[in-house]
Amino acid sequence: MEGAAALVDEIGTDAFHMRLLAERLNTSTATLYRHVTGKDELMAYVVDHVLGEIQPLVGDRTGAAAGRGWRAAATRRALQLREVLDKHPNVLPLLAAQLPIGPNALAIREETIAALVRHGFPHRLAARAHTTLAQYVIGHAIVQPGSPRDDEATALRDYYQGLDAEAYPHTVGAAAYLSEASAEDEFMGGLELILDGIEQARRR
Amino acid sequence: MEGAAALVDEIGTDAFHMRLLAERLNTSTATLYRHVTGKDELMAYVVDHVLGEIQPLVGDRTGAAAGRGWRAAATRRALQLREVLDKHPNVLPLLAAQLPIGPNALAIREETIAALVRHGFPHRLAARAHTTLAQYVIGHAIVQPGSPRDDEATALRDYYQGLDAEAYPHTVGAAAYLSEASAEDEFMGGLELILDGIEQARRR
DNA sequence: ACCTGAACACCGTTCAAGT
DNA sequence: ACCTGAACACCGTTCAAGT
Repeated sequence: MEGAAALVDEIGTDAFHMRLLAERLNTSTATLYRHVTGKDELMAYVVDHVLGEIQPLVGDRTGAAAGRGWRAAATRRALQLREVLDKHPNVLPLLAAQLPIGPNALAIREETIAALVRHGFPHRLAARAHTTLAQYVIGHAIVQPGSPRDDEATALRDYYQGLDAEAYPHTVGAAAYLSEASAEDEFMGGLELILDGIEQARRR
Repeated sequence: MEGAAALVDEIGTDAFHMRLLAERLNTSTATLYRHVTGKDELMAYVVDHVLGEIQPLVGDRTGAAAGRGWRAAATRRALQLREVLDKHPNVLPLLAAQLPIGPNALAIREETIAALVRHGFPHRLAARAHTTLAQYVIGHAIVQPGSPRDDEATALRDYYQGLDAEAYPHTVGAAAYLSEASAEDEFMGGLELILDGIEQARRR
């Protein structure tokens, strides 16, 4: 039932419940349980359904021979995931709670690792890089939720800046940069940071 | 109420409920609501209580002058957080769902940023490094849960290895290394990777 | 003032009864 | 075979009534 994904998008995981979904689909809760084993399975499906929006890396002709194209591929993957999370912020809690292992999640993982291996990565580093990048994007989405006009991000900054500057001088000092830098800059900066680390590991 | 933290440790966030806590404390649920506003506040307290176990970086005399001691301090912080999560695996879902902003979380953040600034980091990079490292440790704990003898980690590897090797050749191929490398090696490898990235950013 | 047993509202899941 | 209204079990929260 992809009606579940739409409902989660609309009202979030907390407000979501089976009666509401049944009502939305013009059926009863008991009928839902004939299609899925329970709410957990439904949420796992929602996660995988959202991940299914990520497009394959088909256009990846950015110099596999040059040995640096992996960076473009990894960046593309990270941006794709970020875009999906930005489009479906309400699935974030589901993604953070556990590792997605649905068919779409597996296909993405497989394709990303394959791309890195094609660029000369050993399997082990390729798998690690994929996991680390995914964790970064998800983690970043949690810390800096929503779009630039989102209230939560500014609320967090205000919270940090409202702290006692004597008790937390550096936290307050760093908070000023949170307002200065756009969320996009912050994200790309951290991403480059991780890619640099992968680059070094690859050379060994 | 730190009885809540003990109860979450024992039975996990899903099994935890107010009646159980009330029973444990030989009181009624209504009385609980005289001390906290609700379950959410209680869970936020549990998170901060657990973070309170992290020791200050007092022994950080690893060459602030050399300009490379930041790496030891950052590694220590990451290992401290990892140790706490390993000791309290049941609080993981709470930590992943939202950014902790309790007093202990703030104190740790402040101290870490301060240490990096002392080692020459600009505020902005110091804050970003702290956040990235914390995200990595939490993300890694979700992917590789529990201790080496934990069932979940091996179950995940078995799941990956049991996949159709033709449909997911690289995922299955990489899974073999999951069994080979200990969880500790995997963690340290990814951590070094991120620290290398921070190192490069610092030089600019 | 402080506490509590009992209730209220709600939600995941199941079942006896319909068609 | 497939569906459903109603119930069951449970949990967060509140309240009228005790002391």
